[in-house]
Amino acid sequence: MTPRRAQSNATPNNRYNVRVLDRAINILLVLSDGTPRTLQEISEAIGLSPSTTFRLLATLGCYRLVQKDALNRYSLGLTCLELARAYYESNDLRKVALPELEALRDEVKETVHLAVLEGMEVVYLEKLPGLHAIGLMGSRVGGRAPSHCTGLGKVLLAYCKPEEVKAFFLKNPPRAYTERTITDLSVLERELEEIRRVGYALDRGEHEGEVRCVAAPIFDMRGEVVAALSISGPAGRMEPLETNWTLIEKACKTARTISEKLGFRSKSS
Amino acid sequence: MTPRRAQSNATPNNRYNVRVLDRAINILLVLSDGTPRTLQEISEAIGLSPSTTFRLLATLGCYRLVQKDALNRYSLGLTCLELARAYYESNDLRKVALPELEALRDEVKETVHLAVLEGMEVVYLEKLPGLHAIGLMGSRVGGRAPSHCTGLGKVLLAYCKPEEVKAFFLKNPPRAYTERTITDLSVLERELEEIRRVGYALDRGEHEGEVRCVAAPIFDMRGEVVAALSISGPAGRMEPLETNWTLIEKACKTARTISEKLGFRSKSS
DNA sequence: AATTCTATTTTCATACAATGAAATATAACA
DNA sequence: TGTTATATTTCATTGTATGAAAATAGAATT
Repeated sequence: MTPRRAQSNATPNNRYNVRVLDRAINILLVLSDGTPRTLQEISEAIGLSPSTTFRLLATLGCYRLVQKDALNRYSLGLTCLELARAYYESNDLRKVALPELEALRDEVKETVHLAVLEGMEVVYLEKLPGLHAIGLMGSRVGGRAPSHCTGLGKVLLAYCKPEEVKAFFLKNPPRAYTERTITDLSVLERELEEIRRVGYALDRGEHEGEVRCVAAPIFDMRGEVVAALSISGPAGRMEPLETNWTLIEKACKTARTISEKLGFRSKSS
Repeated sequence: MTPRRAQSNATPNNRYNVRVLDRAINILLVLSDGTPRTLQEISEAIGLSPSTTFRLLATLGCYRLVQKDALNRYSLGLTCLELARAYYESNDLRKVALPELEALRDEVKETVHLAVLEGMEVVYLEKLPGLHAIGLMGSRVGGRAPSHCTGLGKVLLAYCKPEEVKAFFLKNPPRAYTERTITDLSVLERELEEIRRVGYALDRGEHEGEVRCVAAPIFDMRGEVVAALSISGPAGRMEPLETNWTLIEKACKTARTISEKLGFRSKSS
C-alpha cells in the first residue's frame, strides 16, 4: 500500500551533520509510513537505546511533531501539517503554476498533476482532479510514485544526468507494475533520449494499466528542469495517445508558459 | 497576512528535551512563517552562533526539511510536505469524518470545515469548499485562525478548562477583527457557557464581516472534545442564523455521527 | 580587473550535553 | 494479588555539539 522509499534511510552523513538531529529526523521518516509505533519499535527501527529514543520522542512531542495515542503508540503530529502549509504557500513554483494548471484542467477536463523529482522518485506538488468522475487516480499531494513508469517521472528523468539515472536503476531495478512497464535499463535509456528529442513523455498504462498520460517539463531561469506537469485520464478517453496532438500540444504549451513565468527564455523567442 | 503564533517560541523545556533538537525545531518554526531567510537572520532569530546554525541547517537540508534558494536563503523543504501527507492519511479522526463531512457539504452546499484546537488557536484539518462559488473563504488546511471569534474556535474553547481559557486571554487579549468580535473576556466566558448549554456555536461575522457560521463539537470515546466541524457561508444565504434550525440541526447531527464513529456513547442512547 | 567588504564554510580545543546501562515506576494481564 | 512487559527516571561517562576564530567564497565597489 504505502510506497517504499527508494533511498536508504541510513544516515546520509554530509560532513557537517549533527548526530542527534540525524537520529530525530530518522524517527520522523520511520513514522512517515503512517504506521503508529511503540517506543520500543521505534528505538529498534533507528537502532538506539530506549532512553535516548524516549527523550527524542519527548522533544518532538512537545512541539507536536509527533503525538502519542491512547495506547502509547507514536505517529506524526499536527505540526507536520502546519509546516507543510507554510512550505506549500511559500512555494514559488506552485504559486506561479497553479492558475495555469487550473486553466489547463478546465480545458481538457482531465486530471492535471504538478510534480518534482526527489531521490529519483516522483513527488506530487499539486493535483487537480479531472471534471469527469471522482477519485480514480491514487495520487496524493505530497505522495510519491516511481519514476520509470510514469509520464512525469520519465520527463524528469530525461533531464537528469544520464549516469545518475543509470546508477540509480542499477541499484533499484525498475519494477514491473503492468505488462507495459519498462523494466530494461537500456530500453528506458532509449526512451529518455527520445523524450529529450521531442520534449514530452507519454505513459501508456505503464504504472496503472488503465491510465494514459502526457507529461511536459518545466524549466527555471537557469534552464534547468525543476518540475513537470501532466494530463492523465482513462485509456478510453485518451487513446490513441501517440497522435493526440491537441493534448500533447496543450501540455507542452502550459509547461512553456509556466517556464517563462519562472524566468526561462526559450531559444526561439 | 500570516497569522502570528500565539504561543511563545521560547523553548518549552519539558524536562527531557534534547537541546539540539529544541534548537533545530525552532529553526523550522521560525521558517514556518514563509519568509526565506539567510543563515545570519536565522542564527540571530534563534540566538545561536552562525557555525552552529550552519550545521543545523546543513543537517536539516540534507533531508530536505529545509532548502536553500539561489541567493542562499533558507526556507522549508519538500520533506515537510511528505510528512504532512503521512500525518494526513494516517489521521483517524479525519478518515472517519471525511465521508460525513462530504455528505453534509453536498446537503447544505456551503463550505464545511473540520478543525482542532492547538495552543488555544484553531487549526484546520479539512476544508470542503461550498458548491455556490469559489474561493471566498481564506482558510487553508494546516492554517490557523483565532479562537475567540470563530464558530469552530468558540465551540472548542467551550470545552476547554475555563481557567486555561481565562489565563490565555489575559495574556493574549482578544483582538477585534470586526465590530462584532467579542473583545471582553467576561462576555466571552458567558458566551462559552451558553455554547456548552445548547451544544453548538454561532459566528455572526465576528472574524470576517460577511461570513456566518454554525459549529458543533466532536467527542471521542473518552467523552473529550477532540475537534469541531462547521458550516459557513455568506450572510445573505445564512441569515437569520439564530433561527436557522435546519442548518444548526444538520451540523449537530453530523458532529454526533462522527463522534459515535469515534466511539463516543451519547447519554441518550 | 583589482580590491574591499560581507557572509558562509571550515577548523579546532573544550565543556558539557547526549548517551546507554541499569534502577524504578507504571500499566496490562492473569 | 502477583507477574510481565513497557515506559520513565537516574546517573556516570564519553564523545559530540559548541562558539571563537581562521579561511574561503561571493558580492559590490572602485
